Amino acid sequence: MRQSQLFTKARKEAPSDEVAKNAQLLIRAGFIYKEMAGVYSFLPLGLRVLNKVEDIIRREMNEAGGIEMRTAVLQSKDVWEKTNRWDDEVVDNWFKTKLKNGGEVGLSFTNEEAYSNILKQYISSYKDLPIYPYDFKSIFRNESRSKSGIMRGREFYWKALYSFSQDEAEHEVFYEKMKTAYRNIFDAVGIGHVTHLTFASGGTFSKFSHEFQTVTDAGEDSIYIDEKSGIAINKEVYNDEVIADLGLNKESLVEKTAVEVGNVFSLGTKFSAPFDLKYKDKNGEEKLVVMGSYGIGLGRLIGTVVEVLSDDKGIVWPKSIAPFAVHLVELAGADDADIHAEAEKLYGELTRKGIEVLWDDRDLRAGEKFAESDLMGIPLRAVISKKMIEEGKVEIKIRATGEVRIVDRADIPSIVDKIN
RNA sequence: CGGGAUGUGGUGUAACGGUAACAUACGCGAUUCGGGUUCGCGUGACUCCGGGUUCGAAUCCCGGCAUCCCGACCA
Repeated sequence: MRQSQLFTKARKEAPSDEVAKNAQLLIRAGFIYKEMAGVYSFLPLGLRVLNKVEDIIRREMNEAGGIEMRTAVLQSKDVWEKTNRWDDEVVDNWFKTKLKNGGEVGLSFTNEEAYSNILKQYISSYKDLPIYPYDFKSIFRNESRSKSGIMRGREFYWKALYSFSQDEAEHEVFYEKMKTAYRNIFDAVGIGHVTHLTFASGGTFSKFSHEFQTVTDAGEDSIYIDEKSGIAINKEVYNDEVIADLGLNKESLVEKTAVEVGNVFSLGTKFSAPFDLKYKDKNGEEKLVVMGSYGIGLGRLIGTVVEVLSDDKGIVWPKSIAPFAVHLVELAGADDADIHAEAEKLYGELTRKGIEVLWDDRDLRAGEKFAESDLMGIPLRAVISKKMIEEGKVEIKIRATGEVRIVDRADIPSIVDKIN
């Protein structure tokens, strides 16, 4: 894409109402736009990142047996009354509104009810199980206080998968599979090294749930990390008994601030019971379906990547979720037609090889272009200038390391391949 | 939901109760051209909204709204 067509522009200064680093950088670089507290629109650059994160998650969900669908945002009152979660006394973060005919609807703040209600129509036999439907969806929560930029919003986009299994044993197998899938996802988006499998409170049906907690000051949770194994315990369940249970040593646990980027949760029959979600087993006996839930907030995940990987010059994207792989910067004045032509040629070559290139074809000074490029965080910068044309070379710079090299243009694709 | 702070051009800031200023961005011209050049000219703000005090309010008072921070809450 030509940068001259991109309507967003980098800003030197962040809006005064943003304190969180993730929001400051993402707004300055033109990835997101703040609509109101806790609500952000995704601009062209931001959407490209969001789509890539979505693709990574989708790949892992499908690999684990997930099947994608999409539940409705508008939810009717009766469905939620079955689990007693319609009443504002019980759930206070609903966004609710009325239909013309007077009926009440709510904007979904989670998906357990929707899935249980739908699946009741389709599950009747043990032969129908297990199934693992999931969706990507905008979720609405009327938080009394949103904070930390895009880390905790009132409207956010998430992936939620629900597992429907015959029994605990079958559930366990998938639960473990999801942990692996989550591990893969966080590795893929570049925060695996600071993301810890964390034991957290499990609710009614299991002793623990598992969270994936990424260490960053921008987080709101406290966790105790066992540095040897990388396993952590959420402060909410941290006590001597739990430590012993998990075979950990109190002395080797370190307290850190972290953000929950994903969780896996055993629900047991908490939702299948109120919906009477049952199946007939081989003996013709009716049994309640055993459920689990598995969520990842994509905006929070992106914000976390920014918090963890950015430096004093701006964002540093891992290639897997960068809006573009290459930032092609031409240093040409208005009358340097040859430089522009040379850049266009390289743009074509790379694009034809399937490499995503943002081509800065604007007539600006070098310093400004470089500063904006650093701020945007595209993994590889390639510079075409008079000097480079004379040498028949291209200068490249790796955003993450700052490494600069002069290379042959033909070498660029293989260099792009090797970047993380 | 409790507590605190703050609302001024698109953005970031200034202005004792007395003509709303500067930077940046934007437009035009010149200059410059590998790390946010330099200079000139210009456009752009009923100072969040509504009341009040005052000869006079961006400034003081009251109410509302919004934003941020701390706490509570957080399938």
